Amino acid sequence: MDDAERQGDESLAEVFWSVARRLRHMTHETLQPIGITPGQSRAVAVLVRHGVMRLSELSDHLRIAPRSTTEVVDGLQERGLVERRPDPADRRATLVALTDSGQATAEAIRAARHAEAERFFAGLDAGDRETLGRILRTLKP
Amino acid sequence: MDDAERQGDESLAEVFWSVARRLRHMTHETLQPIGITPGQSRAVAVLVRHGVMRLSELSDHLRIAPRSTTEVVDGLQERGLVERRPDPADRRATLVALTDSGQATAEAIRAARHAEAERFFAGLDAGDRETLGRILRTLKP
DNA sequence: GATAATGTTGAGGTTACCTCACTATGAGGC
DNA sequence: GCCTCATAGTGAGGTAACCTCAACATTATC
Repeated sequence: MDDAERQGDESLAEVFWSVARRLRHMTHETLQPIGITPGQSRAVAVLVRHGVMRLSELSDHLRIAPRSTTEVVDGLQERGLVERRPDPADRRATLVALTDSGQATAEAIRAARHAEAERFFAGLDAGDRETLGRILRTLKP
Repeated sequence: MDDAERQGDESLAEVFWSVARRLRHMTHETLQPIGITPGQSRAVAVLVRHGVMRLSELSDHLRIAPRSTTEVVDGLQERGLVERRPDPADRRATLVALTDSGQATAEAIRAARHAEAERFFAGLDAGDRETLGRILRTLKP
């Protein structure tokens, strides 16, 4: 590989991080008015998609330590968006479930994120979005 | 926009974050043996590219608050990679310059990151890399 | 029934940022 | 020349989102 290509690789990672930074800021601002953090939002998304589950299961989906999931769930519970229930099948475990308010908030998040994605990817035509998706999926483990 | 496209947009952001996560972990591991954090590495890269500069200028390049830059520079200085000098033109200002050891470390970082990028983007052919770069640059502010 | 594994959480730590207030210095108006 | 205002860096202190490690209750295994 020559210098130009090497430079290319490095700036590929660099430009990736620029985009990530912009997307992160945008997401933060999108979620601010809803009163939820990005981490909490991710948890809500998992619960919407997969329904009631154990806290540890939620950890796996979020790919964070169980202890950290406890904190995320604490935050959501304080806001009344989820409730903890004992797991009837295993008294060590705690089930996490969206409340009605949580379901409503999930819908609000979905709409806000949709609008956000629309704004964020506005510069890309359908073909580019498709291509970006394909390439990123290749890079995903 | 219909449901399928909406889904597409959301998972575009999602898959983006999956890739970001993987790249972040990889970068962390790459820099670990060199004994430098990703933030410090970014600062070194800026100094290599643009040479001696004021701390506040470095802030601008890194897009973090001046106070945070102080911390990054502190870390680099502790490791002997940069030195602070008074700015002869303005006694309020501090210039940040790479030391010889800093230059050497910069080269080590460059090589390590190059190898990392090579591994990370290994699944992409030249055309895809090119395309990814173009699309990401479109999404960059 | 003893021992090991699992699910959750308290305690406390880390990282990478932030804001605010302070000091020293510089720059412009009078 | 002085006075006011702006700017450069940093100390103090804070936050968000993670982490590990140990404790506890409970379940599984032998």
